[in-house]
Amino acid sequence: MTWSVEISLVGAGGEPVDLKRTLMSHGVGDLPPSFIDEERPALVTTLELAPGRARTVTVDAGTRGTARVTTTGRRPPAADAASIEACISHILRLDQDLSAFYELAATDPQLSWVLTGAGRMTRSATVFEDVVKTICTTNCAWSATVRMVSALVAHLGTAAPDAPAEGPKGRAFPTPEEMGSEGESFYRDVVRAGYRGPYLMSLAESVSTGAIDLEALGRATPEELPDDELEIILLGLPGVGPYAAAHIMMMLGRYSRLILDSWTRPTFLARSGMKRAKDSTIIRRFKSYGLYSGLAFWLYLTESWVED
DNA sequence: CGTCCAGGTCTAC
DNA sequence: GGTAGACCTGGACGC
Repeated sequence: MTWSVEISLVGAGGEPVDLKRTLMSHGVGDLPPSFIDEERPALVTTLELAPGRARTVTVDAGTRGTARVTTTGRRPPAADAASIEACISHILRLDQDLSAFYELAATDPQLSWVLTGAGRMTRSATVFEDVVKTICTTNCAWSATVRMVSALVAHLGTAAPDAPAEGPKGRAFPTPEEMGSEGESFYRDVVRAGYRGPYLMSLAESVSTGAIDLEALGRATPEELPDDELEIILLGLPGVGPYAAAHIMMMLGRYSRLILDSWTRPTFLARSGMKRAKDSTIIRRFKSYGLYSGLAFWLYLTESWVED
């Protein structure tokens, strides 16, 4: 028994949305509790709709330019169905208007390809989840990131009715309260987060007690909270430096910063054919994109992730 | 087996 | 304000 709903794949400015490009917009979209099937393409994720009540949903291509959201098992109550639809729209970032960015990209031969619907970066259900995941990408191989996030979800996440007994599948991302109630040994011995353990603990505690309101950062408009001020707040979070702040800002739809790290720097050189380039040189190349500089940079690097 | 380092950050100069 | 060194982990290397 399944229930499904179709969501129109149109951006807030009426621009097209390429579902495959969106699902494969960046690697963090494929960390538990989300799983990407590139071939189909499809996204499977588990959402906590209310405290203690989770549901696993699949998102794939629907009819006539829509995304189909499907969940198996008992038909969700109306409130849950609405919540599922809202969560997926949020994750796919359908509320964002990218038309201004597309106008800029249209004049750039190396980026004009994005106009068919690329550039929508998926985000997690909450800002907290994006921050935790980003901290787990710092100073380690991708395999370690997967291991740490998987452990958090597997051990703390609320299970959907169809969840396997073990592992990260079928479980929602843990809440700040769930993560905040764990101690040092959990982060050291179970998550094996190393020196990141205290960062994650401290972050979860601050968010669960209300000392920090990360979700408000996600809601704030650029007028209310300019990128410069947002960056300062993010840099104040434990374990968040320049790379992590830029990454989190991309997840928040703030594209003024370039993600400069050990993957993007060499990838830029390979793509541009340059032998070497200082960060300032790379920043200058994308300066004309203004508040969309970071998005332009990211798309320049990831064009080959999806074959047309 | 030791060294290096991966989608860096923090602290101490 | 800029820069060295330390830092958990674990997989990839060189010896």
